[in-house]
This record gives sequence, C-alpha cells and structure tokens, in this order.
Amino acid sequence: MSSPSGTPAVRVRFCPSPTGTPHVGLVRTALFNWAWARHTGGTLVFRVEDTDAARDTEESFGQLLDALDWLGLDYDEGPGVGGPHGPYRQSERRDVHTDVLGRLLDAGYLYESFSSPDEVEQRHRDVGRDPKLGYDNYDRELTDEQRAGLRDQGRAPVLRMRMPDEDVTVHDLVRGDVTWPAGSTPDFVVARADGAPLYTLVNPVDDAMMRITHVLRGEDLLSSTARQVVLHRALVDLGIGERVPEFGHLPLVTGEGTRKLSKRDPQSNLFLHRERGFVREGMVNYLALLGWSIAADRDVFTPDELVAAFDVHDVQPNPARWDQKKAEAINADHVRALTPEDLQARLLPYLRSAGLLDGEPTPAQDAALAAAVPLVQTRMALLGEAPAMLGFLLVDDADLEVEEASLAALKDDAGTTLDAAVAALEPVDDWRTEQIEAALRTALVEGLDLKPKTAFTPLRVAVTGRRVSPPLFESMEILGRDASLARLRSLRARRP
RNA sequence: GCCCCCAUCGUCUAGCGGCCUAGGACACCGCCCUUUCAAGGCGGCAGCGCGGGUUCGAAUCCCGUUGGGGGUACCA
Repeated sequence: MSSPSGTPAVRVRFCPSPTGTPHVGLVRTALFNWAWARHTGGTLVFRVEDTDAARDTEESFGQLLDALDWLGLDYDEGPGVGGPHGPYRQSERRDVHTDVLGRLLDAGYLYESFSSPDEVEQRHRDVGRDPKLGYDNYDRELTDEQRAGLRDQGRAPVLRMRMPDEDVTVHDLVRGDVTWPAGSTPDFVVARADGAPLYTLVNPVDDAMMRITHVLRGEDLLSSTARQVVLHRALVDLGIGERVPEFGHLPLVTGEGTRKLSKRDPQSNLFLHRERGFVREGMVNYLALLGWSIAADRDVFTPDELVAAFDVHDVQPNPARWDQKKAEAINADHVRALTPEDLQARLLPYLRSAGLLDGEPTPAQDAALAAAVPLVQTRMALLGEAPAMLGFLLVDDADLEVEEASLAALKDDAGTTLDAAVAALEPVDDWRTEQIEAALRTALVEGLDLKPKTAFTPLRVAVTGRRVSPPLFESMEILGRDASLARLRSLRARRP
C-alpha cells in the first residue's frame, strides 16, 4: 500500500522484551510510535521480543498488555490480533531467523568467527593496543583449511556480520545525519556458537520482514544503528527486506540527576503512578511532553489532540528529565476536566483499596459521593488523594478517625465553640448548606466574635476528622443532620 | 580508551538569521479571593555554557572548547 507520491504508508512498531514491569521510558516510546501511526493513518505493529528465556516472563507480557490497554495505545498487528506478517512473538520465529542466517552466510555477508574474547584481547595486547578495543575482525579472512582445522579442534564458530570498510551515514528523523567512520564499528555477532540468533540479527530482520518504515526508539539504541543499517542493506539485497527503514531516536528519559532513569528508580514504574492516581489522559499528556510539545503556549492536551498534532520531526533531541511535580500538575488538569460522573466512577477503585468501600456503593453512599465529588475535584492532583478527603462520608460516626495532629492543634476554647455550634444547629430543620452556614456564622462569628478560621476549624475536625477537608457547610449537608450533630457532640465529649 | 549524541530560566520547553529589551508551563515568592485546603485571578524571581568566526544583523549557521549523556556482550 503506497500513497500517490510513492512514499510507503507508515508502519511503525513497538517491540519490547517482556522483562520486568513497564518503564515510563519504554511506554513513552510506545506512545510516540502509536501517535505517529494514528496521525498518519498508518499501522502500529506490536512485536514481543521474547527470545531471552532466562529473563522473559508471561507476567511481564501481561503487564505490557495492561499498560497499552490502560493508556489506550491500540495496535493493528500483534499477538492476539494477528496480521499478515506474523507470528508476532519473536520466540515463534526461530525457523525464519535460522533461514535468514543461512542466506546471509551463503551470500557472504556473514562469516564464521572462532576467536574467543580472551584471544581477541590477547592479540590487542600483543601489539600494544588497548585490550578493550573490541573485536579485531581477525576471522574475516580465514581460509577454508583454517576453519576446518579449528572445527577439528572441536571449536564451534559464532556468526559475524562483515561491516563495510567505509563510513556509514544514517539520516535520523530527530537528529539529522549521523556518521560512523569506517572501522569504528567492529564486525558484530549475530548468532551464537550453538546457532541461536541474537537480538542484533533478529530485531532488524523482523523489522524488515514486517515492512517497518520508521523505527522510533530510545537514544540508547542510536549507536547500534550503523550495524542495523548495514544488515538492512544486506536484507534488501537478498530480497528479504524491501527497504532500509528510517530511524528516529527519541530523547532519553532521565531521573532526578542526569542519568538515564533506571528500572530501579520507583518513578520509572508506570503502574506505581497509576496506583497513586494518575488518570490515563494525564499520563499520556505528560509522557508526550517528554521530548515533544504541542504549541509554544500550551502543554495540556487530550490524547486525540496529541494524535492530531503529533509529528516525529518535531521531537526534540535533548534528554528529558522526569519531573514528578510537573507530571502531577498535568494530571490535576485532566482530573479537573473529567465530568463529575466520570471522576466518581474512576474514584471507586481507590476508595475500595483504601477499605472505604466494599464492592459497589450503596444507594446512600452513591448519593453522598455524587454530591461530594464535585467538591473535591479541584482539590486533588491524584485520584489516590480522594480517600482521605471523602472517607468521612463513608464511615459510621463511631468509626470516624480523628487525626491526632488535628486534635492536638485545637485551641483550649474549642469545647465552647462546639457547644455553641450544637446549640445553633439543633433548631435548624432545613438542613442545607446555606442555612447551616447562616446559623453557624451568627452563633460563632458574630455571637462569639471569632474569626471564621478559629470558629470553624473545631467543627471541621469534628465532622471530617481532619483540619483539611472539603468545604465544611457543604460537607455537613451531605453528611446529614443527625450524623453531623452526633460528631460535633462526640468531639465535644473528648474536650474538657 | 574508542565511537556516537546533546547543550535556551532550577525543570520541561517555544525559538528553525531580523518579529527576542527571548514566549509558555511546572516549581518558588508576593498580593487578591476565601469556611480549611485547593482551584481561580494578578504580579514577581529566573535562561541562550565559553571562545572564535560567517553576516548589515545571531539563541538561531560554521569551527573549536567545556560540560553532560549514551554505547562499546556469544543481553535485549
């Protein structure tokens, strides 16, 4: 499928190996591939590079699917959905890879290499070179007799790709032309001595066979591009590939310092952010900001707006630091953009895991939440903050926990204030915010001549258990007359 | 060591030779609003690493330098 101009339709891929839990840098790469595919009307291929049996796990594979699903990154070809270039699990492509290996070897692109790492190092030392120089291309010109002799000694060769003796220049979508001088990239191993194909072979081969047009990946892979391009050229020559794909290396995501965000760093764990209460829209937005911007004066946008505006050519080459505060601020904007109904539904899992809800809310709980959610919407950046703010509405009066610090911070005359509040509220029959506020202001602010803050803090602590809460009068209305009065009396009883 | 990449406020960025006395956002600091906390409004602080060129004119182009980062596996 080609556009009228002859440029192939965009085919990009996301090809993680299922080890460990999804990393935000990995997910940012997935996002950019997805956005580019959707923006261009192209195809996103999901390929699982599960060829490292020692480290790959099904659990990790499941988490990858979970991550993509959560963020709404749908793919067009891949495990589960199929496609014309399958299988999409690399572990099922061994025969294909072995076949390609044979063809590359027959064509002379590959050669057998018997040198052990120790031998290579020793040769460097012998002529006074740095032993860390890497492979010295020693086995390139071995004769048939020499190879036979080595085999007779019981030695099995790895297969190496013959690098050209000329500069390799690649036009990177993000960085422009990048050139590796001739000789700077040693011939690299593509298959183990036991015949197992390595990533260095399998990744470009699958890209070629799956007709990938744009390889968008992290900058950590930039230096391997010369090798891969050389391999791609060979694949095109043999008719295995159609063309060398274009490459775009996305900026690294760094942590607090300037180092690449490591898997060890908790901030790198996508699911930890979800557990803390990031919404899908907020995470997508912040992730997109890591190396890309939608406009000079705007940085809050929806996934749809991202798709409409995204262009790989606009991606920045310099590294982006993960800024937790900024991420949460962006998330807060998206939380506020939700409809109250939507927000309420998304809050439920957090209320459950906080032990405030058991299964579906009762009609009474549902009504209380519907009334209270709009009050807390501008008060949180993360959904995980909701339980602390809404908990007082979901527990029985007797179970209300009053924060120690809040209790300790009450002034000595809090008892008097609580008495006055109870007295003022008992006659209120029309239990609504406006009436509650009027009664309390008259009794406390005017009657006792208290500053609003002084007057209402004890009541807030009594009703919600905390000094910081949703607006007091509204909270009392939602809680109801009986519960509100009971809680005021209850705290009064704890004050001398 | 060798190869490669990067370089604008503390952070993420806009800027692709004159619209820049460098714009936005986060963070931070004031003030306003106010029933706490937020949100919101207004204002403030703060940056083109350095040195050479090119040009009538450089944040923008070139070279060098310094600094930072990545890669250098029979891992992916």
